[in-house]
Amino acid sequence: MSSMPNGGDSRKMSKGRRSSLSVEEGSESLLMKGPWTAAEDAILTEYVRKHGEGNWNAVQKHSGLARCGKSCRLRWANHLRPDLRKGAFTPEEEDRIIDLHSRIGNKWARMAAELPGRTDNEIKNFWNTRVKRMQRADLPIYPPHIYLRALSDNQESLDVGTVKNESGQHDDPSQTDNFDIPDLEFKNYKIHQGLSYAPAIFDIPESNMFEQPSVSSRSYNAMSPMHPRKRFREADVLYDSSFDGYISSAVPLFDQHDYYTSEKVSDHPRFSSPCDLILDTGQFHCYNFPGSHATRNGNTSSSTSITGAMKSELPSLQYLEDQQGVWGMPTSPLPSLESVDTLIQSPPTDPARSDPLSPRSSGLLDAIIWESKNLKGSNSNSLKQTAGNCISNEAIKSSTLNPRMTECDEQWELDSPLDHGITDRSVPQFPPAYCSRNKKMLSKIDPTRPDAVFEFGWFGNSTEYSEDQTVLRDALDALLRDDFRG
DNA sequence: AACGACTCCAACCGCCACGTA
DNA sequence: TTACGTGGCGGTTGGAGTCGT
Repeated sequence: MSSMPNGGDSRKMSKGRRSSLSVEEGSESLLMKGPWTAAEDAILTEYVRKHGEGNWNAVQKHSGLARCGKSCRLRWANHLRPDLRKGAFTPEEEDRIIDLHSRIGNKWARMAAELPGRTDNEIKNFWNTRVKRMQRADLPIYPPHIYLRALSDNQESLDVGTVKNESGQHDDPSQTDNFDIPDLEFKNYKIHQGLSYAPAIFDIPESNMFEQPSVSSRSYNAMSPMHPRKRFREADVLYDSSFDGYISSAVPLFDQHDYYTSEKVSDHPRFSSPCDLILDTGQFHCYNFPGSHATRNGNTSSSTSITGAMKSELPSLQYLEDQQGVWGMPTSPLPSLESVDTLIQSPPTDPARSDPLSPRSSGLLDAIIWESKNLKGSNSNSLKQTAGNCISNEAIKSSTLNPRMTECDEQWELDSPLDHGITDRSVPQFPPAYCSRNKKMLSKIDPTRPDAVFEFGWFGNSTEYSEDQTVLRDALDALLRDDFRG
């Protein structure tokens, strides 16, 4: 494993978490805590051999092992299971983890199911280590081809989603169990696919929405070492098994494995600051982390504000409760934290803006409209038209998205200096109400996610989306080509 | 050699979903 | 319907090893 060039494996075999065992009062007897001993392992192994997995609380009773059921299960699952693969992750496994994380986020168990012999804990540790390392190096968490893929996926989802919507049928009626999508919502979805947040909507994989189990369930059946009783939480749907296909095609001349090691990345003279590559385009704010001084003064040494963002580590296709509607619809364009700070420091005076965070008052529309204006520098008339269209549409109203533009917001928009021209478009601006209502949410979103650019809602309104996305795609492609072929 | 920063990862914790009485 | 037990999951902690100064 690139993150453990040497020494790591030999070390982990002998040490425990605690230097000494602790004892805790249990309900019936003393329960041990801390590292497991070989004797305990033997007892547990023998117990499972005789009785099988499950009923972990009975282990203590029947075997005399002074461990709680949870601890037994964990020990078995992470260390004693015979089908475990020990040792470092292979480059292929690392690729897989990165790809999976870009798609499903911190679903470690799900990832483990895709990586036979690997445990969620291993994967989690690998990822956390990787994130730390990349943060420290001021590098993006995901390699460029992941961003490109996210871009590509969004475009494909948009196209496919349109076709599917028009058909209005699920491929397989039996697959609607988990995602029973009402026709009404379906229509709303179609109606608004052309709005500025369409990319974010389509960020939800169509396979997730319409043919969710068809691929993933087969995949799990075939590959998953997961215990039969192991269940996935709802909406934890792995929607795409196309990993093998895209990775080699997105950035064909880029050594993806090399990228994953910070050492090698650091050695790459032209990839030392991915942020810089894109920052100047005004389209893609930055790979950099919020709060990093790099975005402010070019000093890449600090990333003191990363923690909050990275803790969220939201999956690209899963959204905070307060930013999603009934479909898990992402409703949150993401401004840079700097811009949020700016706005927070100038809180709106309208009491209505102090609404608590709510899916029904996300203020997304405000942001979308504002953002659209910001991006295109369009005049206020077109914006007001967009706002009017959105607000008047019953479909929007009927969805939980239901963005509300307060009178104050509208006024603010009309009065906004942006109406008089924007000179610094590297810092997205958002309406006060949006920022006020979504302060918490904004602080949680992880802009380092490859498709955060879509959650941002970088693209303008319906007619602008395709054009802007093409521009961004071309720009990214050109930049990457220059950088990694050059 | 001493020290601190960093890395790795086993284990714990709290929350949640599900099954069942 | 409710309460409870169980197991699964993701986040976090902190000990031990490694590395650099």
